[in-house]
Amino acid sequence: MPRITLPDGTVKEFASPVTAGEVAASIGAGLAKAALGAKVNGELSDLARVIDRDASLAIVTAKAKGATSADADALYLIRHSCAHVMAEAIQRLFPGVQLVYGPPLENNFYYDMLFPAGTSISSEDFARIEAEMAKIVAEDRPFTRYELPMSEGLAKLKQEGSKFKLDNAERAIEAGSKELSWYATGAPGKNWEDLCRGPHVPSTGRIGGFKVLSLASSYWKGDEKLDRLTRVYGTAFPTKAELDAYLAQVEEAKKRDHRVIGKQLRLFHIDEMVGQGLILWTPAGAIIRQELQNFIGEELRRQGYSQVFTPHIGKLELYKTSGHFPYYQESQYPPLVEHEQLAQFAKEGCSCADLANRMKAGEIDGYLLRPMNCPHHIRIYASQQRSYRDLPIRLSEFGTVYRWEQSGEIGGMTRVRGFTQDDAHLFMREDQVAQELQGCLSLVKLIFKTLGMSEYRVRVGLRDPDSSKYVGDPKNWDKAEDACRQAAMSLGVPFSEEPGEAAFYGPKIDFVVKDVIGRSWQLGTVQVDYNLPRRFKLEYIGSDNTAHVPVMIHRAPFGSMERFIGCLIEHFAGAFPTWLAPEQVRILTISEKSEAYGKEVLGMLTARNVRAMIDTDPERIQAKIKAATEWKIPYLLVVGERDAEQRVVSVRARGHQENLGAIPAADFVTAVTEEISTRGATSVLSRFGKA
RNA sequence: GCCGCCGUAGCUCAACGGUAGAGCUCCUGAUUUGUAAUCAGGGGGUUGUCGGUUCGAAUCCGAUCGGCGGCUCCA
Repeated sequence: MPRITLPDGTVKEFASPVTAGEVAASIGAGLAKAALGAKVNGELSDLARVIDRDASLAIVTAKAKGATSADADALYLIRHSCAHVMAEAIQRLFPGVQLVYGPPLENNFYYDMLFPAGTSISSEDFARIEAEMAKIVAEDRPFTRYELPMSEGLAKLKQEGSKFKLDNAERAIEAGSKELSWYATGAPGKNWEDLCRGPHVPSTGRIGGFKVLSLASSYWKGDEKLDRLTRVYGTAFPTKAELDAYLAQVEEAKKRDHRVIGKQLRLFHIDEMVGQGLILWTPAGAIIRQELQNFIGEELRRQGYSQVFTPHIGKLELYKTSGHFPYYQESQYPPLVEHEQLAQFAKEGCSCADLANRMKAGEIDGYLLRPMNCPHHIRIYASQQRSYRDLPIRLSEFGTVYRWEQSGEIGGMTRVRGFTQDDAHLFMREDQVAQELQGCLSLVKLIFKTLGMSEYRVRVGLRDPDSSKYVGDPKNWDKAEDACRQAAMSLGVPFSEEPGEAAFYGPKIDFVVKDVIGRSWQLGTVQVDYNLPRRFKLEYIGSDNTAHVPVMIHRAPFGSMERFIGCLIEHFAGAFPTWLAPEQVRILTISEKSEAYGKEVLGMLTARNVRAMIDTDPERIQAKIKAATEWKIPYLLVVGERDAEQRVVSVRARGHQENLGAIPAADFVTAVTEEISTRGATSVLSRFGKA
């Protein structure tokens, strides 16, 4: 006789097996009505699930008691169910469509399907699909689960002839299932049904708000040699109001997109004529980048780094030694072949195919656009004899690298073909690794803290033992991986270990943030490397007067300036803190009569290196404020005759509807200069009691 | 690289087989103004590019370049 333990600890005893729904009803009619599913012993399941032995049970409702946002389990059930409804609607409208796979995701769901040859779907069909879905929801048909033994189930699928569903079933068998389950939207045999593990909401009517969002393509099992599928995305919520709120939030997020803001604020430009994925830093964006570089540069000097400059290309031989050329050729621009050798090849009657093969095999004398900076820094290390007393040696450079990213992947500033890493390579004794790792992590933490970016996660990239794309001795890999694991743990932030995510020369600690449309981007990275020093035969003379191989750390706390600033634009929605803002202060004159005074104030600001401009257009002050607001300038100083007489400025701070009032011009200059030099630790606003 | 969608003035968009248009920006003039758009006038486009269909193409078709969303990839 099942004893059911509820989340609050109370225990209910039943005389015979009960469904989760019946338990809900025994607690209260309201709960039974609100119930969407259940968690039985922590496992999400249907309300109709029969519980025949002692279990813990939690009823899933749209919103947990006291919660402000929809319950994650409820959203899962609703979206999974809505995927079925959408699939049924599409199959009604497009006969012959085969279903493949339709899972719920964090914010939405999709269904992969195969459209019969000659038919296709476009976003213009969404309204029709939604109308059909609305009918199904209005019918409020129950989701009815039924199960078949394995052999019977497989026979049914074979007879129906869907190789995709058959494959899903076979994978379920591999995963240990003993039976196959279907969910009919209504009565089995009469209504639409789908092979599905479940669980689902009790009936279609429980899907409150839904929308078909977009189309994409995918491949079966992600393999482009297999069937090309159409992926239809949608989303669903317990209520229409929540759906609308979500859609509004998505619209808001789109306005923060760095590609949109980058254009509005003229932060960067990508030019067709220059090339895909090649960023042109326009003056405003260049200021932000330079300020960030200055910021990290100051910290590097404090931490004992030495700055170097190295060229963007190097001999092919260099990259053969490092392993970049053989291991990551696909991601590089092809080598630059020397003039004389090209002429010689031509003389020999070398065909284009021959040339391509020789380039691929590296049988040429030429140069490579560098995919990474480390080989250059390594050669600086190797340029003189090193003593254990010199170590660690920390060589830093804002080094620009070039990678042949696939054309379909390039976009905005976050995925580009040429980018500048805030790179450094640390050469050290093995006993110094842990401490140097800490130093690197503290840099990353400082950056995130200064910029107020708290939403990041840490990923420890380990090697995939089955892959051949790594260089070096497994023992060294073990040591390096352990050092990374220890360092990541000491951060006190949740982190994940991810096999197969290592660089080809060593494991790494990555810092990952999300962009406005929810995509994850790796920013800062710290990588331990026992391999490249061996490949380059690096050494230092130890206290025992014999040669030893140093250990290297590669690290780039921003990752790349391009990607970091792309994410930063979205983080601030273009409203940069004063120290980063391209234009920090704008002076707005009321009329020509206050122009001379305005220019005097401008002089005071520029004398202190504040990036200030003056707007002397013969416009109304309202118009000047409007214009300046659109540029997201931190401070606007309105100066009229009254201000000139009293030598004050009327301050308007970004984000404050009301003007803050007047303060002596000299005081403003002092306050803003301090705000800038402390990178926001102090603020002009405090002068007005607003901070 | 693959699939789908999309390229109209500097920007945001309209026109969807029949003379390319609006707002903002920009330029000129008037206005001298106190906290989110003063008024008037003007300039600006071989509709990404190349080819095709048509009496006629921004509009239909093909190719190409570029953008977007996915897939795959990501040292």
